[in-house]
Order: sequence, then C-alpha cells, then structure tokens
Amino acid sequence: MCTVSTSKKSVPTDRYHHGDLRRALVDEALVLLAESGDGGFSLRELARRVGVTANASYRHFANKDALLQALASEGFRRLSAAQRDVEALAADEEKLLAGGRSYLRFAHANPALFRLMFSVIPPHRRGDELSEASQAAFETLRQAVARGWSGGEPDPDSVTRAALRAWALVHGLGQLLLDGQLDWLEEDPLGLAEAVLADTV
Amino acid sequence: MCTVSTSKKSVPTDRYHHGDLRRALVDEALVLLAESGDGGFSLRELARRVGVTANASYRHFANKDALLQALASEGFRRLSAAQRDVEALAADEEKLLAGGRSYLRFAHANPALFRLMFSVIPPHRRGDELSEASQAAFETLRQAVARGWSGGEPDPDSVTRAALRAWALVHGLGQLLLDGQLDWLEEDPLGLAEAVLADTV
DNA sequence: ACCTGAACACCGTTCAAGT
DNA sequence: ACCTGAACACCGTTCAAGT
Repeated sequence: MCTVSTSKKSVPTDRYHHGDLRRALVDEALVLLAESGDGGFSLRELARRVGVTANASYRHFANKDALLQALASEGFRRLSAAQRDVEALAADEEKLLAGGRSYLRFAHANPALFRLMFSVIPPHRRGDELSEASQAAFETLRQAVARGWSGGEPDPDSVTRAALRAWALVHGLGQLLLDGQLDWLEEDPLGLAEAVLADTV
Repeated sequence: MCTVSTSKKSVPTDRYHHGDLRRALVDEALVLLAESGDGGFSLRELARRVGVTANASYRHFANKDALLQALASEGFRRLSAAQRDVEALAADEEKLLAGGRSYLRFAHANPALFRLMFSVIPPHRRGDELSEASQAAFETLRQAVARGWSGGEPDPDSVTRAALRAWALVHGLGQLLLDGQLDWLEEDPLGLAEAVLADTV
C-alpha cells in the first residue's frame, strides 16, 4: 500500500484507441494549426483526422477552449525553450538581441500558434497550466533585459518597464510579420523585421 | 433620355426596408463588433438585429468577407482621421508622439475592429477600397515620421525604416493592450502603454 | 473508463421563388 | 431590384447508450 502512489490518481494505462488519445489530439491539433496558417480548425475535423468520433475528445478536454489552452501552453514552453537555447550560445551583450530574433522566428514559423498564445485566449481566461507557461516566458525575457542592464542600480520597476518596451517592439514586429503587413515592403519580411530589431536594440 | 444618367447604374432609390440596407448592415455590424469585445459576430445575428432574413445581405455583399472588408476600411478611415486631428493640434516635435497616443487609444477603444483591420484580413486579400484606406493610414504615419526628422538628408528608405520601427513599437503596445497582456502589470494598462511610448519616442 | 450514435441549436451560403 | 423560405453542408456540445 506504499508502492506506486506518487499521486492520488494512479490511472493504469489511460490508452485505448491510439495509445493515448489526449496526446494524439494535441499533436494532430498542432499539425492542423501549422497547416491552416491562420487560426481556424474545427474539433470535428481534428477528431476525423485522429480517427475517432466528434465527441470522443470530450472525455479528455472539457471543451474546445480547454484544448486550445493546452496548445497555447505547449507554444509558450517551446518559445521559452528556444529563447534559452539561443541565449546560452550568445555573448552577454548579445543575449537580448538573440532572444528577440528567436521570438521573431517563432512568430514567423508558427503564426497560428502565436495568435493562439497571445490573442485568442486573454490572460484573465487562462487556466493554471497556461498561466504558468506564459509567466515563465515573460520571466525569461525579463531576465535577459536585467542581464544586459547598462545603467546604475537595476531597480525592479525600471527593469519591468524596459522589458515591456523590448517586448512591445519585438511583439509588434512579430505581429506585423505574421499578419503579412511587411510583405509589400520588401522581398524578405523576416529579414526586414530582424534588421529593424538590430537597429534598435 | 439624357436627363438623370450621371453613371451607368441610375438606381432610383435603392431603399426598401430600412431606407438603405447596406448602410444599416455596416452600422449595426460596427455596433456588434464593439459589443462583442473580441472578433466574433455572425451574419445571421446581424441580419436578425437589422430586421431582415439571413440571406438578405447577399444582395449587398458577395459574402461575409466582403462585409468585413467594408468594416475594416471604415476602421482605417477613422484611425487616419483621428491621427490627423490630433497631429493638427500638436507642436511639430510632438506630432509623432501625439499620433502614437491616438493609435493606442484607438486600439484600446475598438479592439475587435483593430483586429479586423490588421489580423483578420491580410494585405494580400484586401480589395480596392480596403487597400486604399490602409495605405493612406500608413502614409499618415510615414509623413509624421518624416516631419519629425532630425538627422541630415531624409532619404526615403531611411524614413520608411524609421516609420516601420515607430509603427512596430506602437502596434506592439496596442496589441498587448487589447489582448489584455498588460492587465496584470498595473491598474491602468492604457496609461502604462502611453508611458512606455513616451519613454521611447 | 472510454468511445459511439443520434440529436440540438447554431453557422455561411445557395437556389428557387415571391413582390 | 430587393427580399423571403427552404435547403445543404457544416459547426460545438450534450445525452443516452454501448463495450
């Protein structure tokens, strides 16, 4: 009676049709998101592709919003991981710029997921998993700003303000980029966005 | 036979149910957009509110996208007008900052319309009316940047680059603002966004 | 415990009428 | 010329089963 119970719910296998339907739904939804370019995919289409009935997903997610939150959480985790990887390789003074570049590349490579993370589910509707993932992502940014601090005493409020300014610039570039707003200005929109970022930071 | 024909189509009144159904649809859609906060409203709900059948709108718009384009065009016209009004009242060195502030206030006051203008209909899908309205809006920004030019020769490319940087910052702040991303940082998100803008410009 | 089948109240859009 | 009524192929979601 003191063997396997690491937590309350010791679900034995939780697999049936695809081994793990919940994971299959999340994985396939990320593919659908990448394919559709914009933000639209239907629960029914997702179920069809995974090979189950339309309402089978309700055994694993309360509703469509809960599934979207799981996807957005995964997005924030991937974004944070990309930031950390890239900053680990960069010199101290270039960590912030490198982080900004990876933010832009993430937005460019995952437009629908990016929109899901920031625009579809506002912070006041985020559940625990998503709150945690998104706050960790902002912390990554804040630390990059604090590390590159060149003034005197880095009091927390100034750092937050500076982080917000850096975030706004890179977020605006990313949003303009993935909305196609930079397409008519030059041949390589991503390159243009990175150039504007490098000019400023 | 040479009296009234100012153009090919000399529609006598083009009014029936509400005087002018096309205008009634646009006006009520703007109200629905303002009410819903986010971006979702249905053609059927709009028709219900205006007092016509679901498909009556197809006499005036090819499809839902065409209606959305008309709304987005109206949005760009209002944004440009607000910019011009505000810049006319400001001193030369403050025109750019004043324009940026009005951009932020527009985003804050019209979140769904703002999203419609920039994110829902990408530039490559814009029709003539919308293309013209949006390009005029960017021209307003570019001119504000050119007027505030402090360096030497203002060659067009440098001005475009600087305009893009200013646009990205203000657009990023606006997007973070209307996505509720600034809500947990302070009591007044709009004030915070304006403060960051004033710090930078 | 996990999934299916049938149903409900919605969509956008089309087509054949009505006035 | 402008609008209605009925229909089609979709949605998200729920409820009563099936194994």
